[in-house]
Amino acid sequence: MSLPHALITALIERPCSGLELARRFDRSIGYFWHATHQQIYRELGRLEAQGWLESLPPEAGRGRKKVYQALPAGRAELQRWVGESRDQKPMRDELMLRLRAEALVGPTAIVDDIARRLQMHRDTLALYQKIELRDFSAADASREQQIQHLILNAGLMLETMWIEWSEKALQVLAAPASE
Amino acid sequence: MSLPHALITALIERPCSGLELARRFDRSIGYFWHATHQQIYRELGRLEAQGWLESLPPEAGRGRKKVYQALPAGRAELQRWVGESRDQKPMRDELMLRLRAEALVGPTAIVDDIARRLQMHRDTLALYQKIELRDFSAADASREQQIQHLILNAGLMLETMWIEWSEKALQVLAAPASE
DNA sequence: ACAACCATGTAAGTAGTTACATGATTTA
DNA sequence: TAAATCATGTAACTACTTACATGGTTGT
Repeated sequence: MSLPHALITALIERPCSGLELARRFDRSIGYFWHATHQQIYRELGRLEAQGWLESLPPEAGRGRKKVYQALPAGRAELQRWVGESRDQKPMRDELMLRLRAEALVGPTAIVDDIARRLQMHRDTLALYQKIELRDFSAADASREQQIQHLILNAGLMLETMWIEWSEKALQVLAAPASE
Repeated sequence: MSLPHALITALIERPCSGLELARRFDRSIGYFWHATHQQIYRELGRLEAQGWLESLPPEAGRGRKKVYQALPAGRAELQRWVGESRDQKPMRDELMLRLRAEALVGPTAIVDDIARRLQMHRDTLALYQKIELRDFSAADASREQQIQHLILNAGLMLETMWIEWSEKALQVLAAPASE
């Protein structure tokens, strides 16, 4: 149950509407927890019903912008949740599955996918580096900033790792089979 | 829809029963695609109904071991699936969410979780290194082996990266706040 | 008044999780 | 013969995805 808490976090950082949240999830928060607008709207409804959020304005139906903000109860719940320790969910990477299958029934055009993925990782890395330069150049950072920098660093390191791996993979798959 | 294809792959590599599959998913394949025995049994039923697998033996009910093997149709479907290119699913990492929340409502005992996670990554890395030494020492590897080595390498690099990150995170979180 | 876009939602389906039930085989 | 373990499954639930529907606002 991470999405509700991701939403409360986002709304404490800055109150906004569902669609704006969806957009913010395509950036910062979404780099580590993706969500679609359908999920977000549904969850916002639940969270409001539970008394963890409130929607400020015009009380109207469809098509009317509703800005949400976190309530003290939501903040308390977030605090409880952060303190709780949980095992990490096992990762799932479809490309690795496909590679393993390719080893059996290949060769196929999977190199193209890896090349495409390499390009995506390069783009993402460039984006993260831009963000780092923009937001985390100051030497005297607050605890909050240091933690956010840490999160960005995980992203930087992950992308770098995948770039390195993809380049290696392309080498191996391009080489003539020695068998 | 990755689980069915992960199962077909595993059964081409070596026919076996549902429970054995569940155990194999705690090792090799499971490192990149986790599945519980409930999921596996359900999926095996579907795949058999579809004509992609067959169960060999004793036609009996509950409690009787059923060994599955892939049929040509299953192999063909796997080939089709491997050739299909798909975007990768966005990643989800709860710890990063919790960190971001911690920056707002903390400090909490999240360092303990990171320390625990660091230990797990170290253990996993050690395991992967053992596997590499055992299975991939030979210089003259077949294409299949090279690809499997590539997959293991992703695991090795990933664990190394997370160890490095966790160590850095512990430093940052242990340091006195400068704000 | 109509197109484009902003914004909120519904519905149906798939995948994954958690808890429990039941039969068969081994072994103390 | 009772306990432990191997093995297959059911049921209920939660989370996520995909496709579509509807209302509101702004610009031409």
